[in-house]
Amino acid sequence: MRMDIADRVSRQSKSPLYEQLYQLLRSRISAGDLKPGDLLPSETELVEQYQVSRATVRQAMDGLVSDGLIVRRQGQGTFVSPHNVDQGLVRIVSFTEDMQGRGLEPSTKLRSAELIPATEALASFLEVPIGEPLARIERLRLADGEPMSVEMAYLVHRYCPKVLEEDYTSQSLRKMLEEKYGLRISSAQQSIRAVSATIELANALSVQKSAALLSIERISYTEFNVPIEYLLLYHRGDRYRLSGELRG
Amino acid sequence: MRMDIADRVSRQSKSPLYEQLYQLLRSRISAGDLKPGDLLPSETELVEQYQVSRATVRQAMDGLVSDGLIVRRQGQGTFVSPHNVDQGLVRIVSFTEDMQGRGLEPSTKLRSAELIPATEALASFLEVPIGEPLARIERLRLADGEPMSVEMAYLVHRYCPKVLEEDYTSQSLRKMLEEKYGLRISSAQQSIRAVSATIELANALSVQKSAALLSIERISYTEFNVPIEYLLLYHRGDRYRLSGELRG
DNA sequence: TAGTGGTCTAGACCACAAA
DNA sequence: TTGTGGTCTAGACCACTAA
Repeated sequence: MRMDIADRVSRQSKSPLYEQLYQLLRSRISAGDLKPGDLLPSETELVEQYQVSRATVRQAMDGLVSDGLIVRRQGQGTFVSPHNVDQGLVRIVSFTEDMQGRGLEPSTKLRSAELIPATEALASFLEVPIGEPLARIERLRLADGEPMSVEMAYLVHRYCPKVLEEDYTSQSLRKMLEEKYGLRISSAQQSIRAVSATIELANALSVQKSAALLSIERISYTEFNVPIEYLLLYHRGDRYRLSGELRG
Repeated sequence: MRMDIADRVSRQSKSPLYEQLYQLLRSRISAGDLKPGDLLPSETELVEQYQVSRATVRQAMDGLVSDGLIVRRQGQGTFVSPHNVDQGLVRIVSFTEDMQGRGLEPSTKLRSAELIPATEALASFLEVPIGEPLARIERLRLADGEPMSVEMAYLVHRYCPKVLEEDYTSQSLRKMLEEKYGLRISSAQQSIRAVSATIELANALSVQKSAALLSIERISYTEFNVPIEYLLLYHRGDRYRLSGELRG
């Protein structure tokens, strides 16, 4: 599982030291090198190991704490969070990842993929002129063979000109954007609400008309805060739930 | 609106300087002294004004940033967020705070307050024996006079024996638990889904039967990880949305 | 160019938990 | 008592924005 993660930080890199250290520790946790409940090296040890100041170590760990991945205990040390933190409310999680975390087998059916001109609303979300060509990809997501969600993605076509020729059913859209076009999604703004299923959505999801759906609207941004995707998700209310931990 | 908020920090206080400064700035924002879009004093100015180091100022502001209350812009300054950014997905936010953040006027109607024995499910959530007496408080929450949410709180009665004699319409339940019983909620586990309104909920919320509602189930814990409250929230799908930022 | 936030350092002392 | 994280300081230099 461990990839080519160098176990050091570089002062020549364009990304800050604390960010490098954050990513490094994050990798060690997600790779299983550090397991839930494990004690992390102490701050002093990390200072020595990576040759950075304690403030930098703490800044890196702050990120992991706010991700819920680690907890600090004064006098004891810093530990990998004991429970598998459900991160759907804090991190961008792929459908595949999400379903696997729930112990379900994900699959995908393509419903449509086409080029459309940006409406006023879409243009405003994606910060492009009205009429700008957008790739619209609509997919049905299934879990254990049963419909779970309908997903509509709107991408700025100019940034990923051959996106409509790709295969969306077997590979992650996000991974494809990163590998083929160098578009890395680094943050997103989302809004969650409950809506009643339209007839079309009800049919697609195999539920009754007006069944309650959990609707998520999401705008994803690159590291330079350029919006590249507008996503509309409709999850079956009877099957899907979002969980997370709150701070006091 | 400004209460007795001293505009200074004290080194004698038991709470840390950054926490005092955080609360102080938070109050100035929620009191409307600092309005959405306003420029905050620069970090250097705050250093001079409160006689603390820049790191302490930044630590205080870090909290406000992660609350979504302020945004930093390099080269420009730090601004109060354009009030859109609710952060109900990461922090426990009171209904009052929540509505005020949306520019709505909150009010509350008590629907019932009674003592009931814990069912099996409730006992498991609250980690008490089946049959343990629980205080059940059901309230209707309104925004600008219009129904917004129905809230059912189940409290372990043993921890707060006179809770049913209190006034829940004008004061915060959380604040009351803290002040009268020393019960401070420090974390919570919540789960969000979409449901159809039952006839009773539809009547209470002035919506049609089967209207989509955003349902939140939440177990709140003290700093010692003792569950003290099980909360069931039903928000009107047409009026309520949860927003937040995700990391990539 | 002046002022802002972004990053980083090398200390210091404290509170807390475990041995 | 030792080692942990929690708080705080007084600097430094950089990157960015606007005038």
